[in-house]
Amino acid sequence: MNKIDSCLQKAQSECSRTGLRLTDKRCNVLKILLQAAEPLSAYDIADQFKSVYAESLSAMSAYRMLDFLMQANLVHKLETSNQYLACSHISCEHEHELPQFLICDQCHAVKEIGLGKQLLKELKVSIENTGFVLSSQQLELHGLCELCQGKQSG
Amino acid sequence: MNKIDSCLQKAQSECSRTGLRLTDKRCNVLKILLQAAEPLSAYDIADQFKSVYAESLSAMSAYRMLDFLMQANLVHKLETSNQYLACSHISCEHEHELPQFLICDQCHAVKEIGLGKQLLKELKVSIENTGFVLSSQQLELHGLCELCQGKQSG
DNA sequence: TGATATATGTTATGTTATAACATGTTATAA
DNA sequence: TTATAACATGTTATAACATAACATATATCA
Repeated sequence: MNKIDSCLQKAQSECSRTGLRLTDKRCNVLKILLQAAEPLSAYDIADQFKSVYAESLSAMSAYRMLDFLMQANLVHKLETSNQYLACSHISCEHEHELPQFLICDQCHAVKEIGLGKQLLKELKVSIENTGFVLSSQQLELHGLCELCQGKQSG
Repeated sequence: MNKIDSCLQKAQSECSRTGLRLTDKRCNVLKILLQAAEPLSAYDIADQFKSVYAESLSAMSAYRMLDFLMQANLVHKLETSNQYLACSHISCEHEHELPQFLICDQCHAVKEIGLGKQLLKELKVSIENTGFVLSSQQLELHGLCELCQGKQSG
């Protein structure tokens, strides 16, 4: 089974387990994100949905489906670019940690990474020393990916 | 001299030194941000400008002035909330480092902090090990400030 | 089956941001 | 001094992102 199908299957079983309804439309939205090379906006998703499935989907509905998929931890939103992408750890067995993203400002590729636990812990401690309590430590870091660095210097 | 005036003076002198034109309108936009308790959207700024200075300012102009102020390192944009705030280190003498923000999701207060150099260095190294080069490490971290934690538990 | 909850459709509108072109202002140098 | 170039601001339109409110359809379960 390919990667996308195994993600969809895992998503389906996780949703069943937790009592969430991964309907056909929601599943197709997830599929679009799994197949996408780049993060997509809600309007992009609605457009792709229409062309791929020959079925209408309003942007309003796309937002609702994205909300659902985010609640189910299947999709993340990039707050710095107002775009959405499938979690890259859907088919992993391990517990999901808080996500960190490296976003290439040239080719718009996004890499979901896992910083070391030690580093995240230090970060958290350092912040909590100021009296602040983090609700999320999703980090979005912008720069250039390896490929685009090569292109620039070339 | 109060804090705001000293910031404005410093801003003016820095701009002169670097050949940037801090016009009256730009300066008044900065003043609005310095006086604001919270970060403001571009449209908020245009509205406040009109009511405070009894002079029109279109949102378009507000965006342009914000762009200028950001280039001059006087203002930061919070990408996670599409809002703008004055740099809290305008009147400092030391070199400005890349900013990190703690954003309270309840009262919307924002604290511009400086994480330890060591920690930032580790973060940078950790990221560069993946082949990625950071263009900015402005961090925006959401959670609850000390005050709002108290309110919630109370 | 009927009641309820959930999901989706639909329309309208609010919010954030940029494009394109006109006009005003400042700096420079012929 | 005035032509001109560069920069700043005004103005209108429109694009892009997001939510409100209410209607209809579908699923779940007593």
